Amino acid sequence: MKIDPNSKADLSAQIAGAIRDAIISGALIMDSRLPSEAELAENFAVSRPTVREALKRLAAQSLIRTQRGAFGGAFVNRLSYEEAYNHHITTSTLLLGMNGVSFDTACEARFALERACAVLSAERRTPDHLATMRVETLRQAQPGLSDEAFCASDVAFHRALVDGADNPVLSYQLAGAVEAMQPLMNMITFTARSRKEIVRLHTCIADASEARNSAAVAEALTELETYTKMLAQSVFAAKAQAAIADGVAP
Amino acid sequence: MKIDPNSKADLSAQIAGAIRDAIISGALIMDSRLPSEAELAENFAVSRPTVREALKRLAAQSLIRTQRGAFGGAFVNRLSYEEAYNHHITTSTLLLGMNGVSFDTACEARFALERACAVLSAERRTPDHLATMRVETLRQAQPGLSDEAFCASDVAFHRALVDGADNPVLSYQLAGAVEAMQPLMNMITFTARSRKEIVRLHTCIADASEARNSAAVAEALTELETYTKMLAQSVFAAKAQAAIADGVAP
DNA sequence: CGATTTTCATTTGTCAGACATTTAAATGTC
DNA sequence: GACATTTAAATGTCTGACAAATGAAAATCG
Repeated sequence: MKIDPNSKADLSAQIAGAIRDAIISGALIMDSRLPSEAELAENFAVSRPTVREALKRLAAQSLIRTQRGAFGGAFVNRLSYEEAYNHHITTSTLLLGMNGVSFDTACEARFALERACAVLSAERRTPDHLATMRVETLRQAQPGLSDEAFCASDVAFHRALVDGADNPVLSYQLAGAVEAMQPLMNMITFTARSRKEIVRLHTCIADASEARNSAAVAEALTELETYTKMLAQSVFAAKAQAAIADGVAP
Repeated sequence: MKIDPNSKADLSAQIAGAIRDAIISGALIMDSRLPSEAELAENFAVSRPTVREALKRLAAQSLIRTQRGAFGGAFVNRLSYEEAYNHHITTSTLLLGMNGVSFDTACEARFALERACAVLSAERRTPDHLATMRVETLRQAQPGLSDEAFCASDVAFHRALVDGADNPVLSYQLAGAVEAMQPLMNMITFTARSRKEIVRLHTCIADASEARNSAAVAEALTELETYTKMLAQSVFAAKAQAAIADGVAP
């Protein structure tokens, strides 16, 4: 594990890269302990703070975990699905938020991916997954529900659908697509009428899942996609109208 | 922006979390400059090295970029698709490598997601996308190609298919699924016969895309999935056989 | 002898202060 | 006005130190 003394990049970045490569390539086994900070500093011929900055970079990516005390140190971390979800969601949310991705584009991607799960989910979903979909659909029909709670329940519903495919890799990939849509979805105010239509479509999906009819699930998802896009468009149009009424710079 | 003095977590992790939340929530605008390290240290009542560790954590997630010199500092970074790809691929690769994900599970997820793009890609692909698919298919038919080059060309082919959907969010999501499969795919030795079959299916896909026949694209992808799984199974079986022949512990 | 407590070395977490390096703006010069 | 120089501000890096945690080994006690 060496670093290039001629590189212009920060030493801490170089060191982090060297260790990261060693982990990804498999040279460093899972749960194995890295040398102590003092040893690393000596090996790389840098000071301890520089090594620490490198280790923090790796910790931020959940590549290592650190433990204090004697026989503590930095250990190669087993990346859990949970951690991977969170990284994926954070990255996806930022990507959508910072790159002016249109609602339609994000929506289209999300439902396209979700339809990919429909076939597997209809086939493999357990009674538990179906029950969750039913419960969340009922919750969404409650009149007093806040917009945030409605959105959260919506996520839970679709999460159950995706998890029904019984493929953790698929669930992981979808988590980013579905959860990252949340901030965009939260911009929509759900009227009683639109909620009713969404509940109707969720019921369709649950019914189709119960009948293990994957084509019907996919069809209902497409309908939901169309409806969601339309809803967003009318909400944004109304906001634009209001902005004009208030003057362009309110 | 405050930190909890009672928390057990590292100060640098707390500070990184506080700034991260501010960025995600939108309180810190893109390209805006954070206070200098010295100011942050004073604000959070910690030392500069601690602040630096926090900033390195954020830099590792591409949330900020730093610039040296007068009027330099840490700036809220615009997360590019490129950076997001790389994070996603790294995370996905590690997740697959460290959690004993079976080849079949990863393969299933990958092709399910890819089929999700098939409809859009068949509809929207440009002549360029089609040309790339053709070129890569031809390359794969060359006899002298190494296994690595064959795999790389395979990725390029599927990348063109996915990009044909003309939805950057979809491309981003798929990048993780397709590229993360690379290490698993590299474990397979592609014989002349299996390459021929893959080239045949790729030709099918390109033909179907040329005819804008999305159903045929999806069907060919399913066939390719089945064939890939079978191929992997036979390769793994052969390796297991060889291991037994050499004695269990070689 | 066994169980418990104490000590202790090791390692990370944090701090303070210093110097080197980079960078762009401000200033001076022709 | 164009170009060279100075300068201030910021990050990058180093040194040295102490605090806190932690598990192992040693010491103590029943």
